[in-house]
Amino acid sequence: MDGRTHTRQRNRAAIQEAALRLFAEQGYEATTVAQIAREAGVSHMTFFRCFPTKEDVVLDDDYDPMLEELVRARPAAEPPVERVHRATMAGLGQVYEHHREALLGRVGLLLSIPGLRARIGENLASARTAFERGLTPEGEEPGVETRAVAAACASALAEAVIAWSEVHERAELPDVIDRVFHALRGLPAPAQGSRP
Amino acid sequence: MDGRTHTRQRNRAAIQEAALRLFAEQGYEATTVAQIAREAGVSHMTFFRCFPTKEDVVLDDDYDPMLEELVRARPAAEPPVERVHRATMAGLGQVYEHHREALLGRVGLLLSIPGLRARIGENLASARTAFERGLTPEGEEPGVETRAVAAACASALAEAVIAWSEVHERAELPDVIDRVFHALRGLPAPAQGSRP
DNA sequence: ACCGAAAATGTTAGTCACTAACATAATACG
DNA sequence: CGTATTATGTTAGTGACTAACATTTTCGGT
Repeated sequence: MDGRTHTRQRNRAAIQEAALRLFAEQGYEATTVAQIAREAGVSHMTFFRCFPTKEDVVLDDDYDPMLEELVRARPAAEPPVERVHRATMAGLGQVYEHHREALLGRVGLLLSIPGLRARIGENLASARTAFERGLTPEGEEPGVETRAVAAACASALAEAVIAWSEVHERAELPDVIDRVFHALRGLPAPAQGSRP
Repeated sequence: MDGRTHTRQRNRAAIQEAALRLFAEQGYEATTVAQIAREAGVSHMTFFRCFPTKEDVVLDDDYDPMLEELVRARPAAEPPVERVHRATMAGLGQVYEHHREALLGRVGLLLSIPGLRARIGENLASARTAFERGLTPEGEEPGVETRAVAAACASALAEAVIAWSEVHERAELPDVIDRVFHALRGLPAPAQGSRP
């Protein structure tokens, strides 16, 4: 293991931990980068070397690499939105049970900060890219249609997550996502809780 | 006519004109808000009272109010994506001939500025809202499905506009939009130049 | 046409995210 | 163990954006 990148990872983690704690304690706007850096025991320059902007401390996840493969695994004969729909449902089952609370917390923080709320779509740019690559045969460039479908599905997914976070006591995320994709595809809504 | 709001409109226009000219001359980052305000003959405070952020000088259009009505005019029995698709095609025909060059210039500026490129989706938040309202029966609140479809269509539309701006010598925007929406709906691609 | 009220604009001074330049400390590698 | 490399700190700056208050402009009523 490289000692340099190791220390860098430690700094990253320390900064993110301090930042999220301070955001929770006193709010996002009221927390300055300098304060985060001080709490994390680094200078504010190190902060910016780890996170290009203050917002990026929150916008940071990556379940995404998996999505690309799941989309690609669907038969190419399916309509693209259906491929993304089924791939998303499949991938979600694998992580939802274990990460439900963490996901809820992160989304809640995002929604509570106007400046970040606007960037949720951008956050899903990674999902967008995953969909795009999964829909594109290997070795080819994605066409306009593929890019548009990927972007549209990522937006729809983001909307589903937002909606779920607002009603997470009455609905489960997989159900919401299922309903959203059904609507996108012009299909009737599925029965509630009809998933296995 | 109210003289106060009238002057305000004049300021807005003067600021936007000066800003776009300076951006074209010396680039976006190299142009300061103070400079724009000076050129427009106002103080920088007036700038911020007209445009909440520097980016909003560029992110500002408003063909959008029309879209809502066009969507609402489509029969509610149609699948929502189709309603948005046909409404967009109808609305575009009304303005594309006259505003083609202006649109191209604006989009080109957006794409040339990384900070703005990330906010294109957000710019289409206005289109999103228009779609959402048009899809929602009057007096009701939009459901998750409606919000997601509206967001997805706005993203797809943005992607179409971006793609068109990159190949505007070989393709017309209405054709690109048509292809994108066909792909979203899982339909085969329409014939090129098949519109009237 | 004039006057007080209300709203828009200007002035000033400040905060804070973010960057560039250079100094210094930590680490790898011969 | 010494030297090149890389991470980190320090300092000083820019520029977007805001708050508080002074000033001018515009409006409705007389």
